[in-house]
Amino acid sequence: MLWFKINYYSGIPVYQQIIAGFEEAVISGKLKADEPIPSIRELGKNLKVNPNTIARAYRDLETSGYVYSRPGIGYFIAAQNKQAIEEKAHYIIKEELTNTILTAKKYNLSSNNIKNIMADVISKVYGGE
Amino acid sequence: MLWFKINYYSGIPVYQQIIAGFEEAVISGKLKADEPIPSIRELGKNLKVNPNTIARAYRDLETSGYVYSRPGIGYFIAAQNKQAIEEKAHYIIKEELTNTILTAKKYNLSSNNIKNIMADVISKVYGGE
Amino acid sequence: MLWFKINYYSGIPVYQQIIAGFEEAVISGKLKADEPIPSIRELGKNLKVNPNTIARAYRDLETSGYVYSRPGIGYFIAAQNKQAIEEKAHYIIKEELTNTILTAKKYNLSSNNIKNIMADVISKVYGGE
Amino acid sequence: MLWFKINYYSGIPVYQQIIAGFEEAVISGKLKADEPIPSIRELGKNLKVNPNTIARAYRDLETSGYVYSRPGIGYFIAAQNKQAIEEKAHYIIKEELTNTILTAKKYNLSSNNIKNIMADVISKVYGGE
DNA sequence: GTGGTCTAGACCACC
DNA sequence: GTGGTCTAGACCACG
Repeated sequence: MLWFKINYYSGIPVYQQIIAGFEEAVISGKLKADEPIPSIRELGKNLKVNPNTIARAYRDLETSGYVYSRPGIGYFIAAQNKQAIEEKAHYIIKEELTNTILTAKKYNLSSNNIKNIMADVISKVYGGE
Repeated sequence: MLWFKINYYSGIPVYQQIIAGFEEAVISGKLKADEPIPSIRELGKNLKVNPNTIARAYRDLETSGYVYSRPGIGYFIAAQNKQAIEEKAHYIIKEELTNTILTAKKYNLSSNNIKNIMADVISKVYGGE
Repeated sequence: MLWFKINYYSGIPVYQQIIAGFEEAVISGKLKADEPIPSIRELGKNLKVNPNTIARAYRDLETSGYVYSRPGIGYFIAAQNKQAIEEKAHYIIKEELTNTILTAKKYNLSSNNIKNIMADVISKVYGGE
Repeated sequence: MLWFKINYYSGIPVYQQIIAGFEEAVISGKLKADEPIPSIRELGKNLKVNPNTIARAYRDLETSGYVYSRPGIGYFIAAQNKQAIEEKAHYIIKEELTNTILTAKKYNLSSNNIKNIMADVISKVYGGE
């Protein structure tokens, strides 16, 4: 079934959450090139989301090169340049980290304090690997 | 004068930028307890923003406990519980970091890779301090 | 239809009356979790009140956790923690009663006198239940 | 010194708090007929309140018959009808109690529940008398 | 002067 | 259609 969920309370627009779900699946390799993705109506029913919203997400995913459409058939995962993907992942994470560190600084946390939290988090997430 | 500016093109609502400006000033200690802040009309004129917008920002700051109002007199900085702020900050940062690291893992980034990005970001944000 | 009315001459701000109306409905269980409430424009038309005023009431209800919004869809009743509400109610009432009894004592009312007033009031408010 | 304090955070207008302070003192008998009360300027300095605010409070107290003024000399406590005072105290307490019980009912507290809280509060306030 | 409420009407993003 | 932001301008109570 689906590997992502919609959080209706987060304030993040639904179509963006859908986009993020597919981007992540493509970047992580969970979805491979030319693999079909759910039809607009099917996904809409599944996520309890208006089909218009799914359509918009798919359109955006198409223009950013993550999927392609075969009219009358459906949407499929587009082939990805491996290096480009890695760079993209690197970029996204760096952006998110920068934002977090900026908030931390705003809250007067010392860099050492942050490093400690970071080590803690990494060991939990990557623990025993 | 004012220590923050409004970016009218960032897409971030003006009232939120004002809130962020005061939050930071209170947390970092730039503004001290019981210190008066600019009147609604004055700040509105200063930032070229409608007084209603300033009023909303001040109201929100009041409900989150950063300022208090004395009708007919003005708004003032509320006393802060230092320890509570620190704990809250620690918690928020840990939450955000956890989310980022989880996405990083989904993107197949190694923990060493993340650590390098992190060191890079911290040195940029806290550089030369 | 609506279970509360606005008194435009009471001196109590309209948005607070709206808030009180929904708070009561949520706490008493008249409105259940995830149930939609009237749209801002609709309620505004219904109560002959400016949509901005309704919006403010809904926003306040959101920050205090009684409702949540799904932009583009509408506002919905938020799930409530029953026990937390009960404890909060107990605490609030006890506070208010303590204040009143303290003033009564200042006014040299005897405890028996207060008990009589109390019995009178309760029978009026809870009369026949 | 003064038997009441101004709470600047309560949202209750300062002049009303001053009025309440004097009303209470008169009703409880703390201040006797023809006793002088502080001058406007003196009380203003003492409470760190604008003299205009004190003046307004005194004016209101005068029209409601709690004090009288001797121009050029000052304000004095007016003689009170004992029975009228008792009735007034009774009335005020009944009003406050009614409000509290109404809130309690709004919060779905049973009348027995309220009675228990009440007994608790009374025993604490009037305990051992 | 100050804050607080309310109206009227505009524009935008989202569904 | 929905909510969300913002402006302009009015009126009131408080100090």
